Amino acid sequence: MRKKVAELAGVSEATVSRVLSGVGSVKQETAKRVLEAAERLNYVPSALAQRFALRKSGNLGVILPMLPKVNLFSTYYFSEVLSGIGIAAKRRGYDLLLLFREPEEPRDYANLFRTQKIDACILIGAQDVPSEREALAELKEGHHPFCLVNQRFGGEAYNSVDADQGAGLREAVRHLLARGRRQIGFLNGPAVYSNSRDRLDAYREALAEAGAAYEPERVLLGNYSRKTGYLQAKAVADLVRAGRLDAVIAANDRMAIGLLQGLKELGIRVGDELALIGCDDSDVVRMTDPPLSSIRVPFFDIGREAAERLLDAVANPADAAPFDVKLPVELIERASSMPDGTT
Amino acid sequence: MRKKVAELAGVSEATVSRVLSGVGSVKQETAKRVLEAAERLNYVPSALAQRFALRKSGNLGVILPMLPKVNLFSTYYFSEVLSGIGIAAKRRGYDLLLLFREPEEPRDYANLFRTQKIDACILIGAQDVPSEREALAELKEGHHPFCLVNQRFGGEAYNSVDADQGAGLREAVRHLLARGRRQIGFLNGPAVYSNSRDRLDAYREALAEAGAAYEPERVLLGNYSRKTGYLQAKAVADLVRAGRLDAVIAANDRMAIGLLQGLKELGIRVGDELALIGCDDSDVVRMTDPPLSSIRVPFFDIGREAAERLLDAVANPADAAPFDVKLPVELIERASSMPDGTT
DNA sequence: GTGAAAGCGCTAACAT
DNA sequence: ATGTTAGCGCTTTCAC
Repeated sequence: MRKKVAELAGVSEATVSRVLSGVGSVKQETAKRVLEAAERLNYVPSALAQRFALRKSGNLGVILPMLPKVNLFSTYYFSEVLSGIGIAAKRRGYDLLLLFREPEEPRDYANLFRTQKIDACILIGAQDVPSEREALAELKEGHHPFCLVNQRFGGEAYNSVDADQGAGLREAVRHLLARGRRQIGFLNGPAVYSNSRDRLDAYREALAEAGAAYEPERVLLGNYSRKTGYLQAKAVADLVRAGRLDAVIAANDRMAIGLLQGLKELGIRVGDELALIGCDDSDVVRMTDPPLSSIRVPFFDIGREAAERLLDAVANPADAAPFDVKLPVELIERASSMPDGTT
Repeated sequence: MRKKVAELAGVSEATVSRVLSGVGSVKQETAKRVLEAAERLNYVPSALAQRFALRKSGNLGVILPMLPKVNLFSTYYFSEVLSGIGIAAKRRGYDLLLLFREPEEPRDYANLFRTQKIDACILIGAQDVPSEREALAELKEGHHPFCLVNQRFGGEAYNSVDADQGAGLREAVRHLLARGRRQIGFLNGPAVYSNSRDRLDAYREALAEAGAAYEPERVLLGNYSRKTGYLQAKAVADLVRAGRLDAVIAANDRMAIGLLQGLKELGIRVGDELALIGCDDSDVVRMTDPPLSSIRVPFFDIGREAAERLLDAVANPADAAPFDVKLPVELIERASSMPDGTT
């Protein structure tokens, strides 16, 4: 095929290669002939062969847990991050290889590099557990470029792009205080996610800063699912009725919505008796009643930033310093946290 | 690397290859030595080189429109279908190559095969427009295996996996009639999606079958976005107040939710004055007030089925008959369509 | 059952 | 500026 193009254009195969890959110098006129010949024979070079010859897969891997039953992600989170990564990868000529990891599957990330399936990878939904730490350490040791999204590992300087969850939580607390709330609770997620820990720390700091009381009983625990939010409604309602709680910040929107539904059934008026704020500002918060205040996280940008930085590092390993980006978040105020909050 | 494994095992490179790829016959004992050697040297074959030699990319392409601003998909739809495809591909040893198509980008699907980036592909969100038809015709002509998801093209026997939207709509109409509703409207999406046309046909059939009146003014049009549902609230409210409408079926949940919000603002009590049913049964329908009745579509299964059938066809081109699968849907009844519907 | 060698379709020196 | 040639790391005949 390529040979026929070369013949038709009256040049060698090497020249065909040069023209089509834009590497090396060729006379304008020769290039034109080659292009025409390729056009006529409907020829395009095999990316597979190119990549093999170059010893680069041309793929950016995205590793993420199999979705069914994974509560950490709203589908919103997932779609946004992935789109951001997709855009950035595309602009840089990389293809996106999607790698689902099933729950019991070993985290053999380094193998993806050894088999040359990917040139770099982004990890979504990594957890701070020993097997994950080992897998990441192996990547690091093998000098395989990777980047974490929305997760970091204490003590390890891994590339990561995250939202500034702490700042968001502090802002939420300040907002509630400004609105006259004094007894602010926090519904958090599991500590295997660094976000959970960051938010808890910020929650305590913000309370301390304002001279407000920190009370352990006001910190509730869920697993980021709607259901666990729903299940905490009873405890929250009791505290509210006892006059010991007038606001709750939930660590994600799903739990906030579950809590909202549970409270509604228990007759607690959210937005009035109790102010409620979620995190993520996913697409569902506009659909609840009352609309849910939430901390907007730029998921699309997080994905884009992670891919851009990572691929830049791959393109230019020389001046590739490790990065640890925190993108700003923004509190979006809606009726669920306003004193005049109504339907 | 491979050479060192061969040396260590005391065999030729060809034998190493045979052992690791499981092709050809090797003595048990030899195989064991090779495996140990590979293990010791931490060697795994390059998938890139293998695929190059085999002239197969090992990738299943998934083509989908860039998400931002695409209303057709809820993120729910997207995540579910993709997960289903991912599971099936993985089981068959294929990797998933995600290919975002930007709005103005030419639909040059065939090139993905020519460049050997993919061995087969699944198209999500295809539209019935000329450029799409051309691109698909080119795939067909080149004998490139592909499968459509949730879309079909009249007159073309392309592989496709879809939900039985017509059956779902008929069931919804019957449900409403059984609940005493007599004046049923339909909020549809654009006709470039075959689903829209299928549903409209089924809507008319079901009405005719029941001897109920079909009135054009009761068919409203949106673009599958929440916003267009919201914008139709005024027209719907007017019809309801005029006693000319007591139920609406929306072609997806997003529009249903927009409509629900709009109606609420206009003081129409959904579930009572007006019964409302959406389509997709996405994760948000449990979060609205009242909860939204919806037609459940097995998106995960659709993705899985598409990938399985397609990859089976690739594995066995001999007996690969074109397929056109319709998966059953199920009406999930909630308060928005029940006579006693309340919060 | 195993080894030797050709070839997959490119890229990249090196030579001219 | 262009042609020649040697790989890239596998698979796969074809001998033995």
